[in-house]
Amino acid sequence: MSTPPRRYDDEASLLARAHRFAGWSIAELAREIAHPLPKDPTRSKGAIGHLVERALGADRGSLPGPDFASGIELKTLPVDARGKPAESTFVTVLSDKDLELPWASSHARAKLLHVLFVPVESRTVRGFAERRFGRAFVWRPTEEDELVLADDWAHLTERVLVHGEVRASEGVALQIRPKGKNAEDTTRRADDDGAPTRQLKRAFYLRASFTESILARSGLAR
DNA sequence: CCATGATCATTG
DNA sequence: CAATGATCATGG
Repeated sequence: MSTPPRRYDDEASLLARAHRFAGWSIAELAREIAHPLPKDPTRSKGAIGHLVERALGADRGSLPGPDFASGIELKTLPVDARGKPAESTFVTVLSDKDLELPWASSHARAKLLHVLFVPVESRTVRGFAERRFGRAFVWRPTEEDELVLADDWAHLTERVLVHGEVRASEGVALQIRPKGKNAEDTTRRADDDGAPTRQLKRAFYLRASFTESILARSGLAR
């Protein structure tokens, strides 16, 4: 058995690689690395994420954990014509285990400690292949970010524990929304009386308003 | 089934 | 027109 090659991709190296294609279009980057683009982008929602993963050398596939051995998580960030995030950012699927852990030891926090954001024009700006990349930047949560996230985490997980349900409107930076193939994509769970039941698969997302503040700060920093 | 990558499309 | 709730694709 051979061990898959593991490069140690540090922050500076990843930033340099990502900055190379700032200003490029999806089609240009895809051609550069000979990466096929989907014929129907609407049915290939993760296509840009996969393209950037390959361009930066992420090779962990769909294994759990950060994209790079260095612990850095890669996220594309769709931005509208005004430069503001057009969508929320997926963090991690909600599991029963999450409900027993504080923010500090959560899987979500582990993924958000060191993030490389790669901005890309959203579909509201121009056609799929012509959408251009922005300048990548790194985010590490500040102490204040962590306070907000920890507070949301405590609130949201308690809502799920006590009520079983939680609205997407709850949470300042984090929110819980569906995440699955469709409405039939459920997960096993114990109800209030401890009886087994099924529950729509859900996940944590970062609100666009939160990534907007992150984006604004990164702009001021350079 | 688990996880990864997200955006779509309807609603308010 | 932003936000919520729903959905799509791929790999192990």
